[in-house]
Amino acid sequence: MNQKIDNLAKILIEKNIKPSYQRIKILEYLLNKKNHPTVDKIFSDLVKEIPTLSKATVYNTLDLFKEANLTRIVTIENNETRYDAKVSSHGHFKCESCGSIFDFEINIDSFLTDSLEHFKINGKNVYINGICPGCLQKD
Amino acid sequence: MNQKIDNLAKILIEKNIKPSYQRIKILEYLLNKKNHPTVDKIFSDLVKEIPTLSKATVYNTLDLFKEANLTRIVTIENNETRYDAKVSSHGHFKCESCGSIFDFEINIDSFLTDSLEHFKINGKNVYINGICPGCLQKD
DNA sequence: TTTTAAATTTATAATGATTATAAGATAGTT
DNA sequence: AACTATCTTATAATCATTATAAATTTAAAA
Ligand SMILES: [Mn+2]
Ligand SMILES: [Mn+2]
Ligand SMILES: [Zn+2]
Ligand SMILES: [Zn+2]
Repeated sequence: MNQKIDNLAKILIEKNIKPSYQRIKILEYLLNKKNHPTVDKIFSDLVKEIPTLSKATVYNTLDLFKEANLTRIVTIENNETRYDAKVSSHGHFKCESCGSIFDFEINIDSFLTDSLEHFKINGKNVYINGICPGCLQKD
Repeated sequence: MNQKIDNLAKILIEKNIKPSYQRIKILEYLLNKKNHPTVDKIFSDLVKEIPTLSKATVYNTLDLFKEANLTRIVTIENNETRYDAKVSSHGHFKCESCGSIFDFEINIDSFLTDSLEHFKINGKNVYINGICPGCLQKD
């Protein structure tokens, strides 16, 4: 398990981020739970383990991770910023009933039309809302 | 031009929304300017014409329009909520340099994979960021 | 090991967008 | 005109995020 922490530390060091205890814990959290947590969720979960944790540290750390491309922001609803340690290209589905967010694979280049041929594309976001299979059955 | 106002009023009446002066002006604004304005932009532009206008009215009206499917929210960055009177399915491109938002057409079903076959889909959002042709030339 | 400096974390205050609430204005009805 | 419901406005409350400065930790220097 120290091995695990060493691996997380390595990931940070490779990105020129000093592997502090808080940063390692936040990265571990994002990589383990693959929910797409808000800052509040991360904080309230981790503060149980790290009683001195400050919400500012969570904000600072996530910002650092974002700059290093270790995490990306999932733009779903424009009031709750969510974070995702899976930075490879994929889409998100949010269930309107239970609030869960699902990843789904997508050939993200296939839908690009000619209309964008003169644009330089840096990032792509696909977000779909609806009802998930579990909630559909409950009706 | 009273004809124009009558047309806007009709649109609202069809959706069971009473066509008040403020509502007509906000709808007119959204339909004419096809920018994807924030509440603040709508308010600061319209208050020149309607000095008594309140920002709360803009919020209330946009909420009403959204429920009636007259407008939709464009989720681009999760700090600025933008509104769009074009409710048909299309994607958005935001230029990181000049901030402009471009519409682009997209066959939004073409990229849906099997992984979502058991999900009920209610809405789709595609958002791309990068540099627009105009800003590319300035380099 | 002590001293020093830099980096990180924390607590707290400030900001800004959105929502909530209640009072005032408007339009339609008896 | 008086009444009623609806809409608009002004204002306060809330909540996420950002900013600031003090406290703590870490690493390097002496
Ligand atoms: Mn994801
Ligand atoms: Mn649009
Ligand atoms: Zn669900
Ligand atoms: Zn541009």
